[in-house]
Amino acid sequence: MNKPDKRDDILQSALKLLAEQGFHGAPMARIAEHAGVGTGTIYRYFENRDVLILAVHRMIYDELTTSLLAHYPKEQSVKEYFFHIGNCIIDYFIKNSLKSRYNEQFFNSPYGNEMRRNELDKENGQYNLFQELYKKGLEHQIIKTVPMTIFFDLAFAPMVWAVRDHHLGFVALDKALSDTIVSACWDCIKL
Amino acid sequence: MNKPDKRDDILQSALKLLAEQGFHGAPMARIAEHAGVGTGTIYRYFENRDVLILAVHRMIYDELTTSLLAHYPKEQSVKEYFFHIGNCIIDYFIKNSLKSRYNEQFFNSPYGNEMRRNELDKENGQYNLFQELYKKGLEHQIIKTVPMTIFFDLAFAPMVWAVRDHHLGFVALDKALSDTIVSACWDCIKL
DNA sequence: TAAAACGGAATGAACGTTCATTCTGAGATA
DNA sequence: TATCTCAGAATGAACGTTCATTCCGTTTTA
Repeated sequence: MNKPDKRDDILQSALKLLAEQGFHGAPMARIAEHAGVGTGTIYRYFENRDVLILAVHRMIYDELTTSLLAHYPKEQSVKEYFFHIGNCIIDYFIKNSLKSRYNEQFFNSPYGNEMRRNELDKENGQYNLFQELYKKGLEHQIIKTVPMTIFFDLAFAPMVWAVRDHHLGFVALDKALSDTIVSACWDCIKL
Repeated sequence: MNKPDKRDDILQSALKLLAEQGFHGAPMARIAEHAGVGTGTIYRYFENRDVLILAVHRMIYDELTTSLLAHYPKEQSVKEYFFHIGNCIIDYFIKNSLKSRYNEQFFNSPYGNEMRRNELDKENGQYNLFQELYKKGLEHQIIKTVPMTIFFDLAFAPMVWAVRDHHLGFVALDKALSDTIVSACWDCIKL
């Protein structure tokens, strides 16, 4: 029995319960129980609740980034990049329902807002696929001239909402419909 | 001092505090204090917390509907209808920051999900501007053939996200940019 | 004056976090 | 090998706080 196992058990349980019950519906005690550890054990791996919540988000972010970079097209048009990213995101969140629900909650909470604010503030130099897409699109005069934030809203908001509707059972998002959505979003941002 | 006044004071205070502090950050006692009434008094007007939260949403919904119906264009093209609705929504939520924040929280909570589910279930016969837009668009073969839910996602998700970004200070949404967004959303849904 | 409205203290349930104690297994000892 | 030692991992009962709701004495209304 080594460290990483338990840490990961806790992370997975937190993901599941927080996604299903909401950030305010899953007490630490229940997360611990589901992970098969004592309540106090959580605090050996995560300083407090906030840190745990951020850690789950970090896990999802890293996984999605990995998924985006696998098969990332090289030396293609901006349009190709966008279609790759769009399809990848929809595919990933359709397949990972819990992570999708978790992300929604995260970005509609003070945690998510603070994170976005920090990212804007510190002009983070870290390589970012999304910012790259925006810059290239503007540079090549392929996309509409709007602030970066608005570009992301136009490009990705419908996808995120559609995935949510899929998981809530309001619509069945198959490959054909996904393609239609990504294509429609392209119509939205292209010049 | 008559009934309606106090009921409305409570409603306004709930709107403000719930929007600013989140659904889990504004205790009944604080709402009461802000409204200038005793804690117990809230329970004379609203059966419990859930009922209060739903009542605030209902107030916003009614107000927005009124705003949409004022100056509603008659006998115009689907495109005109869409631009009217889009501009109206952005305008309303830019001007009513608290109501905008409240609505986001509401629709990203079990309250909002349950409400949408109910609306779909009971095929509600009540006259609905949005459903009308969708039906007319399909009928006249002006918009893309997608399920109604997806239509709304494509048409309105970017607007809602953009307004949120405006209120979070990530972008300044002036008239010109609003027009650009509504126009881009039209590109997204039109055939 | 009887009834309704009101205020805010009281109640009890739920929660995040702590910490004194128990458990475990890898070395040390003989 | 059999036994002992002990660091630190794990535990969960207990604590202090917060909150929705209730209760009841007081004030207003008609």
